[in-house]
Amino acid sequence: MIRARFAPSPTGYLHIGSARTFIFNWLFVRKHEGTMILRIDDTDVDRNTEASLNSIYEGLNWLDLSWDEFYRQSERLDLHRKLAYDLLSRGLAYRDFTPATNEGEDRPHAEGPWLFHPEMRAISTEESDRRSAAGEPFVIRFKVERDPVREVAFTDLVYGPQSKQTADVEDFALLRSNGMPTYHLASCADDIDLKITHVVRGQDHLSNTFKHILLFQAASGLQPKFAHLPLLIAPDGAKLSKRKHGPVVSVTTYRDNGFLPIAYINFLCLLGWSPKNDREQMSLTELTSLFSFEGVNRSNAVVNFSEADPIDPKAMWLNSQHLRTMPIAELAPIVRRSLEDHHMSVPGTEAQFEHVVDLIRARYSTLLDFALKGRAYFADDFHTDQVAKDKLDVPGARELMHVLADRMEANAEFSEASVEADLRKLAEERGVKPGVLINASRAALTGQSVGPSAFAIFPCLGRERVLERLRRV
RNA sequence: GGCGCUAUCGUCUAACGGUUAGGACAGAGCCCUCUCAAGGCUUAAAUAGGGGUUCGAUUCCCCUUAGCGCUACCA
Repeated sequence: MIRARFAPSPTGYLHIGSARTFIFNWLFVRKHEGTMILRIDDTDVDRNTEASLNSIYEGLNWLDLSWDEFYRQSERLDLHRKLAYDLLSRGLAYRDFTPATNEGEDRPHAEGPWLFHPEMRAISTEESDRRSAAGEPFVIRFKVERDPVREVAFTDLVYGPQSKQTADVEDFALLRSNGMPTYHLASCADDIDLKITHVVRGQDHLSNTFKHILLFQAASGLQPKFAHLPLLIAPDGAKLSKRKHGPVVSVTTYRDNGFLPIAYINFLCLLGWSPKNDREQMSLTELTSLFSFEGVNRSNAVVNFSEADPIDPKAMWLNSQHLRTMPIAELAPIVRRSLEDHHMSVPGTEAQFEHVVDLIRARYSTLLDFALKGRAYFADDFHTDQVAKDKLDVPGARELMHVLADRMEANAEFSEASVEADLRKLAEERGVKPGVLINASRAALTGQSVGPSAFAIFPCLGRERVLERLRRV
């Protein structure tokens, strides 16, 4: 039984890279009918914020992917501490009484890596206990095997065989002097306790994995499988940060720009993963069945945004693809909600609404377009743009609109075909090109010079609105 | 500095060691057409550099270069 977890730490908004990590975990778990666990890694009390936690929920809720179990590390501190002290008593860890360095900046790297404080590693158990009892602050470090050194190895599901000498691993901290576990300790202790079978996370943890394996081996002898994901980076090659790259790195930016969750998920999946059959647009079901770690790439992927356009063009394309192909019954409620967010109520029956959405969706690329570009289809107070005005300013056009209104009033069928027949007949009678009437009526009905087939707009809006709009020009 | 990872069109990517190096987005052009989209067609665009191994390297190995990650009592 597969058990995987997504373990964000609430120190910022939900990052686009974190979202992808969550999605890959989710796809893997759902494909194998395993258990998806959401675990909040909140052991860094100084940096955790409630706002950040809310932002994570906000993003995950929008994605609309479920999880089966939920934990917060801050509620499991005893478990973490127990492991640290267990290792201490077994001689696999030791107290380090070296005072914390202020900023951590000034460590000289020129002479090679820092591995441990030799004098601290050498302290006897008795002295260690005595100084601890005397109230001297300390950090508990893992005692990495040094004599002899050995090779730590594992096979990553994405990156393949990995190995490192213990001589290159520093004595990492387990428990801070304030009694809080470090990430490494809390993460491994919980992975063991929660019986995690697969750790799927960002590649920035690839080299940390050796430490974790050391911990797993010391603590339980059991260890999960690992799958590391390539990182998402900015066009300038730097890692995505809010400070440097702005709101594009936040999941909610896409939501607020009118993205469909499935389109965003689809886009993220294509960053660093490929089904290898040229498929691009996929439903959640397809993504789930197609997903595998073999398809995951090993190099970092660039999210292609610019200052002028914060949205990756591929994401935009995917969004418009999903918009125009997803079942209309599925899309309609989403559009309705979006319109309501813009304070527009939708009159008419559900069937009429779906009809309108279906007519215009093919030329829209985001949900926002329905409320903005599509306003005339849902409200009577719409703006008429200049090019549309020009179409109505064609000599005779306005008067023809009034005549057309009379014809429409008499058109019993009021279907796309009958409207077209009437309109072409009128054009012929008056000796004008049909285009004049077509363009003018689109302008009158929607305030825009561009849009769907003019004939289709008539039945879509309904006779009442059509007559009113034709007559008021 | 040490350790680790990575390197195909502008971007995302495909290619049992044998292909005219494929697809998609974005770009250019054409067709379709009542407009705008969509759709169809065409076009431009890549194997970081150098050595090996091999009859034959995008693919395997080494070096260089570049980028990224870790090197915190952050995660």
